[in-house]
Amino acid sequence: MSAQGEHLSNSDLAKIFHTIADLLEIKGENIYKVLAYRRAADSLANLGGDAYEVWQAGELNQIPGVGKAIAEKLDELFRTGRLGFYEKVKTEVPVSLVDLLQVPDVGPKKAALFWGKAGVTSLPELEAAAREGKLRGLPGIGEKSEAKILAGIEALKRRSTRTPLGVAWPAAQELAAWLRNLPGVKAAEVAGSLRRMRSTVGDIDLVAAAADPKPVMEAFAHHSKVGQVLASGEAKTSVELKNTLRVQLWVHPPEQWGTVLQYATGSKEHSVHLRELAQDKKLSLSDHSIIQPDGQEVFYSEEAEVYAAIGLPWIPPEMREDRGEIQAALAGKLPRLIERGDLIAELHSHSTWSDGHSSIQAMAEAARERSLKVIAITDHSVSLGVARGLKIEDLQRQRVEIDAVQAKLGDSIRILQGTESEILADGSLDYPDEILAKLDVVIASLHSSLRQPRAVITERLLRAMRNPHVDIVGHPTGRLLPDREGADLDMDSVLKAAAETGIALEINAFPERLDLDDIYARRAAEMGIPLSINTDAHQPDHLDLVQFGVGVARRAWITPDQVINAWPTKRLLDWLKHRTKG
DNA sequence: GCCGTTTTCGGCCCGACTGTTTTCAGTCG
Repeated sequence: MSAQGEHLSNSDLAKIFHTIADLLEIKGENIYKVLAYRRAADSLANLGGDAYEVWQAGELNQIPGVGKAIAEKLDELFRTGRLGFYEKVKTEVPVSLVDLLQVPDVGPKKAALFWGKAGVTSLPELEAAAREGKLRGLPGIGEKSEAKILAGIEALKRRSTRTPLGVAWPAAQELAAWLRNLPGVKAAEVAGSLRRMRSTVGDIDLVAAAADPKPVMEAFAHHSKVGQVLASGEAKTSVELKNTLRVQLWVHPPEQWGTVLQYATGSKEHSVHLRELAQDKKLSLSDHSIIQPDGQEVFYSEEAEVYAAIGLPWIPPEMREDRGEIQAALAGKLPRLIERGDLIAELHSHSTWSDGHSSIQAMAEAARERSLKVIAITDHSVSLGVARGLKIEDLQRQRVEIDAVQAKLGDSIRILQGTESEILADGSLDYPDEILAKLDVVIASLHSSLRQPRAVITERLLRAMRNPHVDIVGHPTGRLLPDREGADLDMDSVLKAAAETGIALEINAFPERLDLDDIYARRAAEMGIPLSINTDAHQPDHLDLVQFGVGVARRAWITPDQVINAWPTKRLLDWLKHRTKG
């Protein structure tokens, strides 16, 4: 495949089918038809390979949730770039109505109501109608609903995007720790998409176990960080923090811990699938129990017991996306996912030689404290002026310092000299080959001109990958969460090149990056491409960010053998040496 | 619209919470 293909991407297609689903739902179409479009959209978004190639191979019906009708629509999209059905639906329901669904407590029924009875076709029109008091009086809408909608629109404006994992994680852990200290609380955990380690989250989900839930939820509602309480019932409290993050807390008695933790962890798709399986066994699974065929209600204090009751082994949270994990569990083929403790090396770190904040010795000691056996200092190369990239003579002086620190620290940790070399505009690297050959680790990264056209930037990266001295491609797409998309790379070509050259692709653990993402990482691993989980640390405590990279890898079903930093030291060093020689 | 070691037609998860209601619809996860 060439890099020129300007065809529709998986995410373009997913957006189209998601919009179709929303429009049909507002229109009042059969809910299962709506769900079918939504399932197909999710399936396309989660596809590791390019749907375009699946189409070319005539295998669209292999994609889960794609049957005859949706396959025909994909065919039309790929052939003509348009979809008649989509255009027809848009003439029936204004596409701007879809924005209304983002407002909390506004779903398809209310969107249809506001459209039909108040002439609202967009979010600004909804806001105007609410301000003018035109919504109250509509069937089922009173003053409270109207005020809630206005507040919801305001909240949307304040919070334009999803919250990055790196922001939500510490906030959630702090709240969980606070809950654990409340009287009567036996356990408290972070659940939801955070526990599944999604790279961005919409809200924070917390679960607590207490014999008497009420005082726990009372206390939580009055936590100093809570801005307003959105809902509070017997089992669940939902709040918005002063910083606009939304938090939901479930509190159940300890004997129900297993079911509630499972339920609150999701994903919704995973839970739906699980309940279908339960139903096959005439079991009814809810957030607090399983009702047996004879009507008896059984509680489960451990998550593993819930899965066992449905005939499954416990499934790691990061896998719970209904991407085949339930089938794998049924077949007894769940992978042994990588864990932080498997990693023996950090292969991407910076020191004060470029834009890091700590000395080489401090970084090496920090790595040693975290039980690592190897750390590579990979400071920036000369062209990245803003990061004080190293000139060739700097590299030679840096080698002297590394040797000195190595002598001081002895065998306790191995310090490698590397570089994070710029990939220049023409795809060449920043140092001549004879210099690269002397370095222990060469990471090639894109930092500049990320907005080049697809064909140009893809070829630029491919050229760098063909340099035999390159060991690892750093943060391959260059995305920055939550808002800056990565380069418009033809990832199929990139993955194929990696498979051919044997180069490793990085899973950059820095929370703003998490790049490769879980979808591409899984695809890469399936293609036999070696992966490398690195923190890109600029100071010692950044080494702990590795947990987020491990989270991505676990979401990608990755095992220790597929990650070069989890290999035994000798195997890793041999691999690096072999690559350097080309 | 999709899907099938009980099915190619008839299913397709379940309960909490809110606001508007006098028994329920809509939304959410």
